[in-house]
Amino acid sequence: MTASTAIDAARAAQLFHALSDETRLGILEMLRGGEQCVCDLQDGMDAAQSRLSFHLRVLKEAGMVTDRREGRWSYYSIAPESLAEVHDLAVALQPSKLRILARSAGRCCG
Amino acid sequence: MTASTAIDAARAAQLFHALSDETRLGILEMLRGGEQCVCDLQDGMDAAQSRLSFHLRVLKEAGMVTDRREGRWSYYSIAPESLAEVHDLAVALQPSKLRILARSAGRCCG
DNA sequence: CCAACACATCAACTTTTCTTGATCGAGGAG
DNA sequence: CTCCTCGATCAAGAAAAGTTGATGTGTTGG
Repeated sequence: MTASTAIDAARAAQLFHALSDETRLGILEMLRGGEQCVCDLQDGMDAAQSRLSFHLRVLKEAGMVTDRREGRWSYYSIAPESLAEVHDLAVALQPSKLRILARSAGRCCG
Repeated sequence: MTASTAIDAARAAQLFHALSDETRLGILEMLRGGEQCVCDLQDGMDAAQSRLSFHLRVLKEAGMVTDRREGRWSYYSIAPESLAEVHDLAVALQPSKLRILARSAGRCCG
């Protein structure tokens, strides 16, 4: 109960924390191009393997990415629901309820 | 340049970091009800004065709140542009590229 | 002027987060 | 089987973030 007015603060904090690091934002940026194996991420960002593994874990624990094993490679991809969650939180944070409707519900642009 | 594709990672990280703490989310939640002095916040959340001051500083440095001095009280309120920024970031993060253009370029509702 | 108040700031400490290098385990290639 | 690669995990340390109590600063009231 009370879940609709008061945001689930713990979950929100977890999601925002996952997004609060440049390396992780970079990973997500790369993953927007589609599924990637760790070695590609390692190459794309200039990051040591264990460092990448660490950040991938944070993202995974926040439910922002999923991984898939294939042979000796691990492929990571974005978990879109989590980004939808972030979007919902961003909308819920807006101060004036009027403006919330204005931008998120508006299909003024067709 | 390159500002539209690659998000400004440092700024994004700063904003998300400001949102990554339950105390700060609680403060923002309270401020959604309008301007509040520190003593009200202190009362509303169960937080020591210096703790609150610390978190207010983080929020202020991220540009998410503004303060106003009146007599011996400090009143804090939300800086709506920052929340719009967060919203834009949340939109920009969505995997589907079509949605990115939807808000940040559009002044359709103006 | 002096005391009380609202709040910022500081210093010391605890906790969490991040980084790095080493090790381990699972797969595939020879 | 043996060696090599991909990547997770661990241990140790560095750095950042958060907490607490004390002190400082401006304001108001007596």
